[in-house]
Amino acid sequence: MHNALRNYINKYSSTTISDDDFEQIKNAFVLKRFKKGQYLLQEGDVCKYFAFIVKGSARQYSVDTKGVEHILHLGIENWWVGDRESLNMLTPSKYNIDVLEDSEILLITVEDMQRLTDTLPVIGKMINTMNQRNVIASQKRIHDALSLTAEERFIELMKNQPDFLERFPQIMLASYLGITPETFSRIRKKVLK
Amino acid sequence: MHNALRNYINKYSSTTISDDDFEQIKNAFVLKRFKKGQYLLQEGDVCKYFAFIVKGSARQYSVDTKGVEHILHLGIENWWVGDRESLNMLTPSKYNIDVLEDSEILLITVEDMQRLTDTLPVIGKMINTMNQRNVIASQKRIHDALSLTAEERFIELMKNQPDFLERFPQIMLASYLGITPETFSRIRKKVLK
DNA sequence: CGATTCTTTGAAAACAGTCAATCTGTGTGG
DNA sequence: CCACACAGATTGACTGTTTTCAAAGAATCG
Repeated sequence: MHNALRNYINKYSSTTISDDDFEQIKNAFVLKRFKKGQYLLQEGDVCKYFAFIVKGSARQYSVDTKGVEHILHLGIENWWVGDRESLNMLTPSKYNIDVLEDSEILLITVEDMQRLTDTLPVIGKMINTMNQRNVIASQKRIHDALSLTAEERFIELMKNQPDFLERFPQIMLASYLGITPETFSRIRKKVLK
Repeated sequence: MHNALRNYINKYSSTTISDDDFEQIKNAFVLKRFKKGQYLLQEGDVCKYFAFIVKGSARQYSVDTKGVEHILHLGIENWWVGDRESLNMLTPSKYNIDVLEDSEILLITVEDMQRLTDTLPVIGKMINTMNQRNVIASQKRIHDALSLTAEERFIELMKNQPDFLERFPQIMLASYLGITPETFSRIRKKVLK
């Protein structure tokens, strides 16, 4: 059950962790089961945990003054969730994180994560790789959000995350693309001829 | 002249570099003067240098199929520029980088940067801090691009980068916000009452 | 089932883009 | 030093895209 995490660390640190090291890592995490709709983080709270999704999915979103939700991030198996700003700055979060399906999630506190990073080079390496990839992915997401039309963004989503289209309701995908569910429905109809 | 870089490293690594270490760092960089409009990177090329702006400013932008430019990134003194995707993956870049004013820029190759990162812990620390901050800033930029109207994005720009408004032509700022120069002009007029 | 959430569709309105014309300031070459 | 070219800014009229509001149908879940 912690195996997914072990594989992830090996992959992103380009190393093979020893059993001893992994034992240490494993002990820093707590597995928690979440029911669909349950919150990992609520707006105004400081994000306490960095979370690794073993099974299920989650979203990070804000709610604007009109009550409309804006999804910043959709995460599935082997993805991390957590408000990076709140985690690092220890400031109250502007976001909510909740679970879209019944999920199994490994939680680690910021302090334990820091401790692991300081004692185990593999963890530092993993974090750096993750950040690197995150920077690159963000660059593309910013570019697409600012330069592409709603239809073009939908097509990019089909190309880059076809799994999302089957897994998440359109209302979530629309929010993730920054459009309304109605526009999403119309564009979908048009693009699928 | 390399002083800005030294201060930057001290700040972002939360350390004070020794003269010896800095000598090593300094030697890895080359100072180059760029005339307004000169390119650091052209679409299709692999980005060879990570660049620290000592004086002046630069933009990273793509050109779409209709020939319209989309500015992803505006950099001024004490900012780094370079296509992170191309730099790390060694793939041809989808972006151009050019200089908006006569500029003085310190260039370092990816290989030299890697070498410094491996030999000097301060550089590793600096890179990690930069990536961390980049991830947080990107999170906000993505959120704003997807959730805010053109007018709201303009107001955010006024709040967060008032210096940009004085320094860059509106045509650049419009592109940076993902709107046309005409819309920028109208919004500006409206917001400034 | 019955209730809720999600999806689709239509019509009108708001928003931003396009095209075109004019105006401004800047800088360069003659 | 002037004249002209050029890049940028503004404005108007129009077009097109996306949102909003409303209603109804489909799917899902307890």
